[in-house]
Amino acid sequence: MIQKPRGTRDFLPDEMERRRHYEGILRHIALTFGFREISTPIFEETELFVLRSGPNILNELYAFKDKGDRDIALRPEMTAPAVRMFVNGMSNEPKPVKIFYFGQCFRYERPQSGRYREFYQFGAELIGNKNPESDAEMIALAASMIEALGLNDYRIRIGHIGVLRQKLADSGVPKERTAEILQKLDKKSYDEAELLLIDMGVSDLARQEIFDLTETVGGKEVLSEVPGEAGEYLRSVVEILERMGVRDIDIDLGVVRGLDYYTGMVFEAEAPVLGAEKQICGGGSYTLSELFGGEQVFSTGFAIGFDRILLAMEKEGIGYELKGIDAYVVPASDAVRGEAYSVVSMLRDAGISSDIDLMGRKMAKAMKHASAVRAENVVIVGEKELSEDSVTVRDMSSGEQNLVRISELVRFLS
RNA sequence: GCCGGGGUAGGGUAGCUUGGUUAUCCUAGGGGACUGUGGAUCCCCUGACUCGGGUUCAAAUCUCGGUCCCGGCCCCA
Repeated sequence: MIQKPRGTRDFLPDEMERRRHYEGILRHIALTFGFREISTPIFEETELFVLRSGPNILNELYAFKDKGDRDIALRPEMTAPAVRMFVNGMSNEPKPVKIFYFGQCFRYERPQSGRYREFYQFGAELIGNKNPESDAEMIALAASMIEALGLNDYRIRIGHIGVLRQKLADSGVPKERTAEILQKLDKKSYDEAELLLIDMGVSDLARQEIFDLTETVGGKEVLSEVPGEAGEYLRSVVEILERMGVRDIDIDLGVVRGLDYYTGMVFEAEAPVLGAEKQICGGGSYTLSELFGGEQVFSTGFAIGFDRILLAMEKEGIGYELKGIDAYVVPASDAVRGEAYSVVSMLRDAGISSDIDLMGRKMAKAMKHASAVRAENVVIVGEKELSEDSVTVRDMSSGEQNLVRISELVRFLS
């Protein structure tokens, strides 16, 4: 027996139906925000991802040489492909460019709860603008999506990477070593960060101020403690969000994204029910296009971990009711099978999802099967009814039956 | 990559400690009881010991290794 590769999943019809349903909700919300869907290749030149995330990600990429000796990698995320696409073919579109995507990504990691080697991301990018308005728009989109899915317990935290970067620079941390420090702070490894800072000759006072900054957490009121333009900026973001009806946003300057290209506001959402892998959304403002050969363009984007958010919903007990087909056509005897095929064909032509017994079952078994496939109605085609150009329609939830003229059947079932 | 727990029909399970006849039960699937009416009942059928090596007269059971799953660490763009 061949097994599926480690860290991958098959989605059986019931699960797939549920996933499509929620996918549809996310698409719908993005469209209502004026975003348009894109699709990019599942694989890209490996270089694209190395440029974005640094050489270390090679360890976690599905990367290989193709038959033309090209270095290729399965995409581990979709921001870089989206920005590449923007640089290649969308740079003259009206600004801001608002795009979203949904698709699978691949990372060679050890699978665990909420982490797979093939997983699905839903993301959006707003390209070509940098101000609180754009950042608020993206946070509002993310919040609306999570809300629309029905997840109850989640938190959105907003930070600002510029504050820390500025503070580190002012404290004498060399520019090329800020990433190193930020990574430690991101991981909350304060002891290690402290050692590094001491090593760089950062004073006791400055170190304390740095740690105080990362621990600036709370509501809008804590923004008064945030120095410089960043505090003002975040205040604007929060005020716009309030106008957009997005509340319950936490300020947390400890939200640090490890990568260099984030320039200002950063945000994350997490669902506590998930345990170790609880982050369901992450994003911020960035510039990437210049890395891919374009001009520098400011953008804000985020990605939602689709699998994780579905897992969180499941853990919250949010059920999804499976749909069935509209009608199941049952011939009452073999003599009228031909007429039954005509009836099912008529229903299908009219867009009514319908099925018919293909196994030569007797009526009772066919009824049972109709029930098993969650048919809403059974259309019984029998000699008695046909003599009146009619069929019997049985409502499977109520058991109620009606004699319906074949010419009226489509209307009756619509 | 590291630590720990697991793997018995499609799904859920009993058996494993203490090796021994035809591997238990529920459910699902197919057929029948039931010749024009589902979700009830009864009967029949299909279907499993994760893979490989070792110990043994004999392995689902003991043992070693692989593999996959689960929880956590590392990582997390």
